[in-house]
Amino acid sequence: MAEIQKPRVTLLDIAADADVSRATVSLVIRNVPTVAEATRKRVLRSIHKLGYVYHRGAASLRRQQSHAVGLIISDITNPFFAEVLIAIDERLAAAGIVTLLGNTSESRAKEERLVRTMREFPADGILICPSPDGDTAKNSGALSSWIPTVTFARRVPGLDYAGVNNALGAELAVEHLYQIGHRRIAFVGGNPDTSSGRERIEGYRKALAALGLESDPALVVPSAATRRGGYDSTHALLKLKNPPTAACCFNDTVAFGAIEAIQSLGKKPGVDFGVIGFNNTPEAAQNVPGLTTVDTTPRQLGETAAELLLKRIEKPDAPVQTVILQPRLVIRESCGASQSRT
Amino acid sequence: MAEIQKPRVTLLDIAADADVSRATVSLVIRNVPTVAEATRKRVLRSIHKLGYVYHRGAASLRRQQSHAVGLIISDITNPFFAEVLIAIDERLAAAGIVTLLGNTSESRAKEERLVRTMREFPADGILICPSPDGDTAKNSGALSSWIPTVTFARRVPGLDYAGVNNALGAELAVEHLYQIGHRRIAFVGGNPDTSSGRERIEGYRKALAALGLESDPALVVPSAATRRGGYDSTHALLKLKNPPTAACCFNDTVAFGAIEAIQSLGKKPGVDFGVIGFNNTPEAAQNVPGLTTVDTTPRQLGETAAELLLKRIEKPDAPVQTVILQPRLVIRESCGASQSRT
DNA sequence: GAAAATTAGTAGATCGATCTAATCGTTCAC
DNA sequence: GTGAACGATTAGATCGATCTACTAATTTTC
Repeated sequence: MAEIQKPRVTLLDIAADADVSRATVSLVIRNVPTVAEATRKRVLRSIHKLGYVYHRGAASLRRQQSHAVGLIISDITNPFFAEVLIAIDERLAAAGIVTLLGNTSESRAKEERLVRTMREFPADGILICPSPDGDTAKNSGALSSWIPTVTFARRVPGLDYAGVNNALGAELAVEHLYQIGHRRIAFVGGNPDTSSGRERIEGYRKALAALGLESDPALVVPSAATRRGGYDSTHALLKLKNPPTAACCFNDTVAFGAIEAIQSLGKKPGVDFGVIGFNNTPEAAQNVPGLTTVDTTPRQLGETAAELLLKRIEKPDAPVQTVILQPRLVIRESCGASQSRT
Repeated sequence: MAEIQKPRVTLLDIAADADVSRATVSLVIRNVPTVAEATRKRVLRSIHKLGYVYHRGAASLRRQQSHAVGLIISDITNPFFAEVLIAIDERLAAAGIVTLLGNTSESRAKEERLVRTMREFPADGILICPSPDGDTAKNSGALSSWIPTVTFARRVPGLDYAGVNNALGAELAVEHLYQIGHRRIAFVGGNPDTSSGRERIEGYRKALAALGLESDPALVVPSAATRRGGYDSTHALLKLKNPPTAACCFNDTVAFGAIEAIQSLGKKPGVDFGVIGFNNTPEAAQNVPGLTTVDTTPRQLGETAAELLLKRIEKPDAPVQTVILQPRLVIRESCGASQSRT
């Protein structure tokens, strides 16, 4: 029984069955209106009868587009990116486009391999959250060999970009902590080799300056954007001679790590120490205590990125486009707003 | 800058530049060893010089395989599936295969659309975590129209399957709770319309029976596999006249919801109420208190599923294959093991 | 009623790589 | 010295859908 191959049903088979030409069948499939109603019905009947399955690959070769785009994400296990991914996928699917997924785990080598694979496919375009710059020249080099490309969440000069006003987000967080009484505020986590890390730290510093607070370098502790990273950094901060009373965290995951660190020392987050996260992932609302965080609207970000790419594919030579979404602060319990308002 | 379109560099261009035929260039690209060393070098030089990019689409059409497989997941934001996805992606990438990702959000309609899209692509095979059965006939119908298919995490009769011994996992959890003193044990969360939900509840019941405990239907509370679901169900359980003292949860996410519910009532998880999760996602170890959970080895599951698919693609007519991984219990603080050992 | 316009359908080339079968020099065996 | 064997290369068909240019039949126009 190991021999009954399924020979694919092609337009030719349909054509033979319906007694028309390949071309006519193709017209029917693409809903071109010049086909007579009777013919159309006959062809549709044959298609159904023979169990025909459209072959995108063949069609892609002939038209010069695949209706597939590559989506390259630096860390899918990060709930923020998971949200972005869903939004992108939905928006593209609505445009009849298939998503080729790739996960780099923050590895430049994997990123390069993925970009190559997707160009080979060939994808009509690429959506990418670039790995940390390190060597920026190399980075843009790998990306720019031309195929429509949109970056999101992290920026690479010269490419379309969908992002969030990170500096403003950090400012909002710092200002809020100031308002509820904090004067020594730390910044925990994040990678200064990514634009998002740089921009958030910059916003943090700017806000401190605007409020007339001293900017103590010891209070800025970058780390991996993980729970572990947030935990370790916060532990270190709390052991300083002159420890901070609150922290802005690079993202929610780091903030959860910070909260654990606080709890592990027998202190209460929001009471003994204020914590603010970044992104407003679903866990932020569900956690106990609820996490005060900067909402960076991941769904909107994904949708925006997808739309930028569709535009770029349509007009490859349009000038570089950038969309910056405005974040807003979502106040819950972890910052201590309720306590300090007395 | 708005210069003319980039006409793709093809084998023909390389052939002309290196003064050989298309066929020879193809041989060089595929590393076929019959090409003379001098010729190979000349061709490689031209390839590099003209910036040639391999066109998988064209190659896929000629050979009859695309080196792409579809991966259909029911909920990417679930960290368990995120882990599985990464493992699958890595294993397939190692085999030179690209992953087409699809997310169904548990919707049967989306699932059907995705399966169709991937068959059209055409993908060489499909990896799928099927949406809840509801109408099983329809389900297998949509999937079986032939293309190599492997299911994982949830089972559909007649298809290859990579899964975990869910019943055993639940038994381990119940037995452990029994050993540390619990006698009224609940089961929280999970969808009885999925094989994983059914099997876990079945294991739970079996363990109760084996231990001579009464099986109270009021203590089995299915719910969405979300934090919210776990939270609500646990709240309801704790308000019973004769409440349970511990709960097996469908997965870690549900367990976190349960823990919140306990805390929100001023009780301490692991002290006043025992909680055990399922899957051992990274958060389980990082949470405070640490979550006791049944480790279902998501990475191994993904790897296994990928391997089953590779085998199935190689031998489409082989008998249906099933791999069941063995789970093990990871004891942390949330079940109260440390307290009760006195 | 003849020319022009419209409608319905088709033949054949084409997208870019791969595969089959063949060609042409050389070298080897006897 | 002749035929077989071998190594390197290639022409041409092919995968399945689409596009261009064309035909044939019918309808409209003056």
